[in-house]
Amino acid sequence: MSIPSHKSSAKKTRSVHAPQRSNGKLRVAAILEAAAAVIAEKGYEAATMAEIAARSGTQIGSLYRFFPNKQSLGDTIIVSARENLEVVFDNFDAGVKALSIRALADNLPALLLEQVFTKPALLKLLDASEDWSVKREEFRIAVVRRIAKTLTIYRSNLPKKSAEHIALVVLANTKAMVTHQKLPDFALRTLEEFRDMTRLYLQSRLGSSMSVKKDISS
Amino acid sequence: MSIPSHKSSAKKTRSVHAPQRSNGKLRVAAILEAAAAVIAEKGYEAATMAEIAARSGTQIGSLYRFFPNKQSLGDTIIVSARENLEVVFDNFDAGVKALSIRALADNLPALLLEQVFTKPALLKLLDASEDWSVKREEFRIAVVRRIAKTLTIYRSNLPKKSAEHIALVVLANTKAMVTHQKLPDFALRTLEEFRDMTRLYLQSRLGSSMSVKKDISS
Amino acid sequence: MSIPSHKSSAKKTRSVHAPQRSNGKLRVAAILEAAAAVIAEKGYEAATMAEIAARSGTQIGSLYRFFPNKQSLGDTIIVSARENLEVVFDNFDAGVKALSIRALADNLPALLLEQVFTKPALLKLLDASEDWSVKREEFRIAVVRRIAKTLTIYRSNLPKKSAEHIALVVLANTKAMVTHQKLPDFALRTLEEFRDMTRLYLQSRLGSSMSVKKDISS
Amino acid sequence: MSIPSHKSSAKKTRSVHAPQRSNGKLRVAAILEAAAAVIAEKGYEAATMAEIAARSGTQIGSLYRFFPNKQSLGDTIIVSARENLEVVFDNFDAGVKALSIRALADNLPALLLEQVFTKPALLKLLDASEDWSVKREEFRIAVVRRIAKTLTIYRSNLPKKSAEHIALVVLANTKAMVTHQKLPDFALRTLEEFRDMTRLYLQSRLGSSMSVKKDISS
DNA sequence: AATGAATGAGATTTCATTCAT
DNA sequence: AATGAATGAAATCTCATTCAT
Repeated sequence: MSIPSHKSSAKKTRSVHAPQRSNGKLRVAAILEAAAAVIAEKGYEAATMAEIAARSGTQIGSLYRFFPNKQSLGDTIIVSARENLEVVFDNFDAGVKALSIRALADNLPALLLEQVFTKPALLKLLDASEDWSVKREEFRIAVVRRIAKTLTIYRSNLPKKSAEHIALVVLANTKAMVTHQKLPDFALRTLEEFRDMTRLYLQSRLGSSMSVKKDISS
Repeated sequence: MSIPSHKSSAKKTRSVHAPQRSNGKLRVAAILEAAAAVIAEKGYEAATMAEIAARSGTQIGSLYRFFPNKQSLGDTIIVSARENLEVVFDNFDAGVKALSIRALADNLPALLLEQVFTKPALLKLLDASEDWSVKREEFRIAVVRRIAKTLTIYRSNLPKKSAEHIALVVLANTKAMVTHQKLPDFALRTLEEFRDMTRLYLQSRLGSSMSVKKDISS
Repeated sequence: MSIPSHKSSAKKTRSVHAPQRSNGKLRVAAILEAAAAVIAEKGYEAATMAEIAARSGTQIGSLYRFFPNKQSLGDTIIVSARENLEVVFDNFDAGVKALSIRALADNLPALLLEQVFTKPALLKLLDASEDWSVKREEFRIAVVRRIAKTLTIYRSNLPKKSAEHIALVVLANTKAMVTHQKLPDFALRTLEEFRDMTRLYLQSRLGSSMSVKKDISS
Repeated sequence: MSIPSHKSSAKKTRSVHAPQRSNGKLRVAAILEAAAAVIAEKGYEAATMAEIAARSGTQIGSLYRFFPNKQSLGDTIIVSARENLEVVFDNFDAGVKALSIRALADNLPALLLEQVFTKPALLKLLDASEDWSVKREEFRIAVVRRIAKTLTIYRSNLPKKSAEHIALVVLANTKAMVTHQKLPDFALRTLEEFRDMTRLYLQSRLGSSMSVKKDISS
């Protein structure tokens, strides 16, 4: 019959479930993971709080204790990606000076691809509706600034504005890679094209005329 | 009960509206314009049929006469962009052989930017969730193929696969330009960076070693 | 595309259509036929005025000239069935006295089946929602009275009340036949069962004990 | 826009309602009762979810918690009638062999009338349009089979096909009784007529020539 | 008189959020 | 604190009916 029978005997069956950890950290993590999964699948608007609660094994009421509304879930996903960004780049900066331009061109997108844009939900969120423009912008600016900072470490004489423009382009190329990676007819060569283009671009922007030639011919 | 009694207030509210455009074409155009605007602002999911109707000065019932459901609005925007694509490119192809690589690199994105990705709604739609994957993919493939065709006209010995990969990259660069053009802190130099990168890329892909040097130094 | 193109050039294309007979009789007949068809298919509530108009080759505006609202269509179908009823039974009455009870039991339902409950729409209407109770009742009473009248002609000493009760039963049996005739697993034997039952019943109600035996043993 | 602001008036309206029946069973029962009432009054199509909700003292959202769509309400009414059918007939079968044909003819319709076709809504549903044909057919077949089973218990040598045909007729007679019971000018004699007809019919189908005579003359 | 585009009330259904228990 | 049933605003879509042309 179409009447779910999970109502009358709710209290009895509750104890069957996994004991609810009241450990906030774990619970929040589980919720965020579920939210990311659902948003990745259906997009932010179509993701429902009920499904996120269910997938994370949380009751809807508890979900709202940790996240006062739907928007805050999205916010948190974006913010935590931003925090992660700092850690990841700080680490990368340590060895960046030793890299050839070519290696930089290869490793910078790889870093973003593998350590920052891990969750497809992040991209969905960043392309979501207008209400998000603020958070989205903040995130975009943060990423651009952080890439720019790394570039300035790499070339200490690089003007700040230039660094940011270059960073913007690197970010765009990385996003293109992420997007195409998920497409049905995705071919490895697609990634290579973007990688090569990034090499060419960074060599023209960061290289002396000599180093450019060397790098290309190698 | 089956005979609605909404006659009494009909006369009053009717006359409030602007004089009816009896021409269906105009009406459809107004609706599409409003739809594009609302979708651009809020995204496809958050755009409501009621608001689209209101903004186009159309009653909700009339809106549904022209577009039987919400999807059909999005479809029409995408399809008409695709139809436009063919016209615009056929025109472009006529003079393409005479262009330098550099000019090609400049004009191809400019063409897409100014004649195909006119409506921001189009981008929103192409990034929309789930159910749109089919229409979105169709459109993406159509654009890639069309660019590839032009590239093949430009370089008749270019392998089909290569043409498509290059087209993909050109499309990605153009999208990046479109996106950044709408950002609040947009600077012209952003466009220039992408344009330059596209030049470098196309020269490396389409140019002989000699022509590359000439083009760059010019 | 999803935009019907029958708007701008409406006037030109109009003349292509069959010349609109302004002959009221024919037009009304066409409308009623279409209405009966649509109602039979989808039921009264689900039948739309637009479809009835389309199927009868009438414009919706003209439809409303002849029938001021949806209900009036249903009314007319019922009323015309009632008018037809009189004609058909007057005819039948002429020869009814000559019939054996058995023949009467066979012919009375047959008459209703073949000449009155011709249109499935009539049954749909008679079972439709509460608002119809008045018209439905009127029709039911009219049929019962008319059958009763015939029975009184057949047996002039039959009390009026008895005649009506018998008529009611005959009508019910006929309805059962009509209903089962349309069922997917319909078998001829189903009709025979109801026919036999009607014979038994009428013999018990109209026959002397002698005639009953004769009829049964024959 | 995605955060509805319907909080302000919530408190006021909530307290108007009767104390919440926390027991789901009661709530579902109330809904089904209201649904049956509304459907009985207006028919399935014309019954609105809003009215069913209002009459059962349920909010529209809660109604949809229990019944995910309108059809499921109708389904449940039909299915529960079918479940009830089995119980009622199993009980009846226990003593059926001891009955005279006459008693069987009286008790079988009475059983259906009093224990199965309790809700007028059931009949409305069974006469509803189109999409219901499946559920309706399932129910009709279930009832016919169940009556046939009882008849086979009563007369073990009765061929299966015959049992089903007889069952069909008994069902039709019962339906006629149910229908007429609700009519404004209903008279007890109407029921008697159908009961007598059913007696005659069953005697002719189940009785040996001897037993028939005995039963009739008694 | 005829046309058919326009109207808009109202139906079904969803889901973020609240709050009694 | 935790639970999850309850809430009701709001979205999509339909269709009987009207009325300008």
